[in-house]
Amino acid sequence: MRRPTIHDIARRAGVAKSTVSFALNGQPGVSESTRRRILGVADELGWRPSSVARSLSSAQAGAVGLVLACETADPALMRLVAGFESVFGPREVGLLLQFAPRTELAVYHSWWHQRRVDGVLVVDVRVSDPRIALLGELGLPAVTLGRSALPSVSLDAETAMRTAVGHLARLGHRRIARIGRSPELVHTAEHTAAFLDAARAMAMESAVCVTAEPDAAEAVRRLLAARPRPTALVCDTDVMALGALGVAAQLGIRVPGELSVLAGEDSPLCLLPHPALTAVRVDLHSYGAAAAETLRCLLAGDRPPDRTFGPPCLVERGSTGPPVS
Amino acid sequence: MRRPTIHDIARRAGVAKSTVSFALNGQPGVSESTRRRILGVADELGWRPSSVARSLSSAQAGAVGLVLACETADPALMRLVAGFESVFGPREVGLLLQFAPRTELAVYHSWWHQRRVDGVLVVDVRVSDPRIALLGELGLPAVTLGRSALPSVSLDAETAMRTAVGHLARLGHRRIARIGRSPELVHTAEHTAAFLDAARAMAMESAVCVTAEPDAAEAVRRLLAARPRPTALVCDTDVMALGALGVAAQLGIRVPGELSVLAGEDSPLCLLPHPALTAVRVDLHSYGAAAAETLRCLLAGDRPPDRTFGPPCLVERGSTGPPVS
DNA sequence: CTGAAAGCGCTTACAG
DNA sequence: CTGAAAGCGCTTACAG
Repeated sequence: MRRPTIHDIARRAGVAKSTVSFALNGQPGVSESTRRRILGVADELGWRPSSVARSLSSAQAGAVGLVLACETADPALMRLVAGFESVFGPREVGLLLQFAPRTELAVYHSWWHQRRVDGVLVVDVRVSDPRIALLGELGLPAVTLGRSALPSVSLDAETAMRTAVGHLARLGHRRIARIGRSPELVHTAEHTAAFLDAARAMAMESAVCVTAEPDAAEAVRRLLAARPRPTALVCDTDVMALGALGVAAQLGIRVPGELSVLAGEDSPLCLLPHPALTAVRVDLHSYGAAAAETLRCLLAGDRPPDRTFGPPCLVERGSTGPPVS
Repeated sequence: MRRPTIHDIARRAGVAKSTVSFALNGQPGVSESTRRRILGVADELGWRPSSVARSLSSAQAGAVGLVLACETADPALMRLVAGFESVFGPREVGLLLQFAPRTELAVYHSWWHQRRVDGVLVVDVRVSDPRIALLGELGLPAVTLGRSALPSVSLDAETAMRTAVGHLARLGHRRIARIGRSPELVHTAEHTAAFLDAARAMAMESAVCVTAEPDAAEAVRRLLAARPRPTALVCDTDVMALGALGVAAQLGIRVPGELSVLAGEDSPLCLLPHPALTAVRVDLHSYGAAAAETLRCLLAGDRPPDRTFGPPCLVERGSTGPPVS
């Protein structure tokens, strides 16, 4: 099959290539009748623009990129990516994915030089993140998921943690803990602060935060070895919550009687265990879509305002309940 | 920052653009000394080829594509994708991802017309799969994960099921069951047949197969309501195994005493529950890499032989044990 | 071994 | 409203 070009259309319609281009792109300066004729021929020939030719002359890649740290086996990412795609896919903007072994900066450089993407989405923003500065220098449009110096969309940590801690307080918990991802992440920093604030506001007796890295199960085990031990555990991700359930089972600690467990995303994983996981729901698909939408604005030339996505809401299931003593 | 082009290099090195192009691409017909001089200038200027310009003249997109069904929230996919990327990323071949709402065919058409990708990887091959025929017609190079009329890399269902059933037989199980994905998938069909073969070979008293769709938990519940009920359950995916554990807990069925559960991929999820999941390990990252490698051959002009990936191996943990009666 | 030229399929000023 | 022409940054025959 040979792919038709605007040259074929022009010849067939008896006009110049430029006229075809104008007509196809909805530019003014073509009479309604010729436009219609051209569109008809294009349709008849099954013409579709060559993305590379268009990119070369318009200096637009027609694609956006996402660089992932190699280790990221996080199932949550898939839903985020699906969210990005729900915005760009229908617009025929390609989504380029690259896993980078501690060389994310090199990928951005490479993409910029190769003119591969028009912009990028940045996940897992760190408190001190060299990617932010580089993207600024390169002038590569970017939107970060999590607050940064670049345009961003972030989660409402305050509401999320107030919701979680409030739920536990109402159930009667007084000693609570939270397990989060790396403390270097902006996400973790914000949620930890919000968790401690909420715990203070609700006069918790104790509220401690630990990191799940490098070993979440070990962290939970340490947490549950404390005396008196916390009666509730707020988990950053659903996978961590699943792991906490496993550790509790291993130690013979009953959920929710002796330990309440709260999950952090509410993916389908929450429904798998028994008891099913209560979660503070963050719709990662929509969150991804919101970020993609922001990048789209940026690429269109607007300076989009920083947005807060949310608010999260509580989905009550079996893994939380009043503490029994 | 302005990006340097071969024109800049040519001027600076005092040669023609074509000479620069030849030198940069390692083509013969350039003296060693000029080549070195040109490479030096290119380096000095920080030149990188424009992927779109190169694509336009070479008629190569420099990218491969993957279309995913919209519903695919399967965490396993992320590792497969990482495997693809481990082959293409280092070669600066982009990986284009698109989620399609029951219109995967349209995406292939669109990509072909737009010359967006040089080839595609196809996952979740169905027994009767219209994508295979379309890709053939378009002449879009493709490799399928799972046997098809196109070049493919597939899993060793026989060994996997012999390993799983053999393990259970050795433990003393006589009534076993298997839960798999949609029966329309080649993967499911092959594994179901292999499971039944292995069960016959090991003289199992009963061996039944059910589908996890649309509701895996419900399917497991039905399976466990049978009298006499199976004493072991072989699960296609880790998520299903996690779900099976949850259902068992809900019904008060002890694992592994009253029910052994085998997982199907051995992702990190297997380590979360207690007891941890015994699994027939399939390294999805390597599987993805093998498929990507095959596509690379295909794009290089070879006709790669169909490959079987594997063999899978057993990773024994706590979720399987002798049946107690 | 090297250079001038055409071409990939579009877009976009610039003249008519 | 329409057309002829240059240009995007490369590759690749084709002459010297």
